[in-house]
Amino acid sequence: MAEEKLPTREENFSDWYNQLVLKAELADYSPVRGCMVVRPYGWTLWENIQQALDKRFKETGHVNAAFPMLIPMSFLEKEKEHVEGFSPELAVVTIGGGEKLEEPLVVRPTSETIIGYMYSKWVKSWRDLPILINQWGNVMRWELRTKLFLRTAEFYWQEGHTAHATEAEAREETLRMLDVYEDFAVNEGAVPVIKGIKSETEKFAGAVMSTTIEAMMQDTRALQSGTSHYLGQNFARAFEIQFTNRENELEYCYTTSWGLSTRFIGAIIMTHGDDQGLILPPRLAPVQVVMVPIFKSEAEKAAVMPVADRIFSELKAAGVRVKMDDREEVTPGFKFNDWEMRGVPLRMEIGPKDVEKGSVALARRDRPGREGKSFVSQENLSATVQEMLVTIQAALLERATAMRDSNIHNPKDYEELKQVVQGGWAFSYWCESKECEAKVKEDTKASTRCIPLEGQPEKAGECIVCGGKAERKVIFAKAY
RNA sequence: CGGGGCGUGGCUCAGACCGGUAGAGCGCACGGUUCGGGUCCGUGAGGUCGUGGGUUCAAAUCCCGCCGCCCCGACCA
Repeated sequence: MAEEKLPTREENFSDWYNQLVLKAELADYSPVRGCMVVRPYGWTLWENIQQALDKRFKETGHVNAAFPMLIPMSFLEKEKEHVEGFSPELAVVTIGGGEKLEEPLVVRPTSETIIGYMYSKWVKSWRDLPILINQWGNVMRWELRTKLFLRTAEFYWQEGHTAHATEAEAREETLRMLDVYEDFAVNEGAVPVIKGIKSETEKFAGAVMSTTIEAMMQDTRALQSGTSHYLGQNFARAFEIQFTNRENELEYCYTTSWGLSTRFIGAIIMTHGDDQGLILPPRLAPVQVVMVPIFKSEAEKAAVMPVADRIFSELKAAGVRVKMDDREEVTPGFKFNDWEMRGVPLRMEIGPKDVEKGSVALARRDRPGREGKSFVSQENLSATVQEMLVTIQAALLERATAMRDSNIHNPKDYEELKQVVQGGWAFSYWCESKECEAKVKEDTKASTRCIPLEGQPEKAGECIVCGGKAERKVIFAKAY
């Protein structure tokens, strides 16, 4: 049960986040350092995320499968950049059944290698392509500094892995899935994102090109919320994924991979939450409407409950995820705070006065206090509620978008950039050299987040760091 | 792995400097009261004081070792 207040976001954003996750009962710390226990409320949220994404994956022609969690160490070593990128954070199994293993097995940090190995067995002809497989699962990366949902040693995600006959098709797939992520983030999570390309230093280990959706949290730090990689022939060569083309020539495939993890829950929390607690977008919320019946006496209870039960059934039949909080050992006021902590988008109060007047009280979570409270008729209540959920969803997106847009700046020189990234994002010309990128990082702790795919100016400019020629603009920001 | 801090009922902490055998608030259980914004009262359960050693008649308290956790710096969805 939620008790006591959170620190405000202003006071300590990080502490606000940590306590919110615990008090909203999304997750808890596990006995193993860096791992987390996802509690039922958090997992239901994840299930809703899964459904929304999975539907989109199926619509774009993908199918699900499951690959093993243990991968021979030698597989990781087949792709040079891949192993260099991941070796510091691998968990390795060296004993099985009490015997030392001949070859150590790594707990998958991601599955390009094992899937690449399997694809090499399955692909023979151009007729076998493309392969469009997704996997829902967990992976492990031995993180040094962890934070619930944002960075944990074990996390849950989906990873899509596709193989194609041509570079063009694989590149198209990479961007198609990035679009899917954007659509999901914006329309389901009400999380506005910027699609873009990662710099060489920020890209996935083993990729030719990494793309990302970047979201701005309320403290203005950036959160990489989903990634889609074009892997070229790197993994195809490492695992000999070859096919015979129409001209009877042997060719390597072009592969992609793309993933979105439980980190997205962190994005939702830090995009929408307020000082009262979590605010969930209606489309993903485990509970969309919580009903709080109000009565003093047995007589009032007898008058209120049948009406409340009837409304509950109506909403449920209409497909609304509704919860009746009929606990009698806590006061309504306590319940209000409790469900606000958990982020339920809409609260319905129903008491003796409402029964008398044929009304109910609705309180919007996104507008605290009197401002968000309204009294509506019990007539057509399902429709009223559904409309309000749509309104709340839209309002959350609008508010988050406005917040983000007002914190993206176009600094005129390097001095201003240094200022700007302390509390916002800088959208600036960059020559794409590692040196300039590193200088910004050293001076400000801000990194390049992505080169946006949209909103680029038509003509080239001068790098904000060195003044050299810059074809495109990049976002510099502090990141999670 | 470097710098700092902390380990005492489920949680937050007091007790330690000055050794004498453990307390508060919250939570939990039970009873009553209250209920349209975190009701109030009563009763009760619950602790090898992180761990191992040392000093002492006596250690939560003093000394030494170890373990664990948190925060700040180098890597990351």
